[in-house]
Amino acid sequence: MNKKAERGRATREHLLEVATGLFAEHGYEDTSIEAVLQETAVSRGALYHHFGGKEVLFTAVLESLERDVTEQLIGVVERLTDPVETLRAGCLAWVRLAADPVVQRILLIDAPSVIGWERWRALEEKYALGMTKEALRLVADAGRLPAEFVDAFAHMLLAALNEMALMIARSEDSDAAIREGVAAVEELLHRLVGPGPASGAGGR
Amino acid sequence: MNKKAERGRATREHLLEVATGLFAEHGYEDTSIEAVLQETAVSRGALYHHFGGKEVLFTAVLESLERDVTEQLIGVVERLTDPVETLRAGCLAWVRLAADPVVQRILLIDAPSVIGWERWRALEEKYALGMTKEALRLVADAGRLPAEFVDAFAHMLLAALNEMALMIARSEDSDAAIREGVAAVEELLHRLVGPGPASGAGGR
DNA sequence: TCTCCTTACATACCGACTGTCGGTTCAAAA
DNA sequence: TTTTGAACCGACAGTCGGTATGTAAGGAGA
Repeated sequence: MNKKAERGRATREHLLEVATGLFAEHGYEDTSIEAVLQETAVSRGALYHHFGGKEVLFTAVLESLERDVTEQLIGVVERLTDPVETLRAGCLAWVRLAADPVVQRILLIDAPSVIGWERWRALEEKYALGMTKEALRLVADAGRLPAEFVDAFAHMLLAALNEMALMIARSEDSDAAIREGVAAVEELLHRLVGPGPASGAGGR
Repeated sequence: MNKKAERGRATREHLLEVATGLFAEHGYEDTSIEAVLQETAVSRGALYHHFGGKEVLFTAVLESLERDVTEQLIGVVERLTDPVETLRAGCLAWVRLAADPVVQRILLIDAPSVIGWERWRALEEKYALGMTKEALRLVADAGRLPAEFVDAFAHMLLAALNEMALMIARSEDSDAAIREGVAAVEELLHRLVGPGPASGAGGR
């Protein structure tokens, strides 16, 4: 079982890749399985062999995206030690990653309505939301936030960041938008959890 | 032109009512025009006479919902004078209104993916987002927030409130969830724009 | 009152799409 | 060599959104 298994894996990944592109470009509703079949030159039977249906295919695309993004975020954050600085860096990195139209359309716009808000939330818990909670927990341990607010603040903060990413991506002058967006996020964080590392006045 | 016009208006409103219920219960995708026709006992031709198609019907439902909600919000806020207090009251009222599953599914979850984020944003600008901006503008005039952050903060704040509403509605113990949610929103506002009316220490 | 136009509604039908099902192929295990 | 089962194939059924064409009836003008 190697040649066949390998072939199967390749088909599966090819489907995922193409589907990601189509879902990102046209949205879930306006992307037909037919189009995926045509662009991949894979047969109907093959697709339904690997993925139980359109929604399952979308979910697979979604999870693969989440994994990619999380990997990159970990790379940004892993060497930082100060909780507030970690939070700041993570938030800014996330806003930049979420500016990608693929991430936006699939992960932020379509996902909640396609797989349902609850399942989307459960997925996010494993990725971006989970990281935000961890970061805020450390900030709370540092005395910057009462522990009972960690959960709710993580949700609200992440929602705010997602919204900023959508705003930035939609603006016409993207350079200015990024500058203003980053400034707004930094101001928000400053007001939420105070200035950066205890030492520097740094912040804004 | 009275009997006919009245009959048409009635058909239209009946369609809107039933469609609102079905969209809220099953979501846009899993609500078929067929089902709307069956439940209203209206003919295909009649529906397509009043609404250009499924998406147009959804948009009409959406706009009617937005108007309802905005009307209620105005009622809460109109007699208040202090900017921070107005913001606080408006935010809390919105969170409570947005706890309605109909509002959630149609307005918060499905709308962006069905009519597109841009158009959804433009609609919100006329309603909730517009009100938030106005409130924050006044807060800025009172010296609690630099004017350049009004726009971005309005977006982020509204997104955070929406998320809280979704969280609250999904929790099992809704009494506790509302208490915790409201507390979190109040803490958030306190950190964003400071304590309430200059006079009282009031706040939290 | 008769005619004509417009609005509201009715129905048959089309094309597109999703998902199913009975097959076939072929690498690898037995 | 035989058997097995994963990977794949493609015809088909059923549903759905949307259209085309037709009809009934209220109201305006002669």
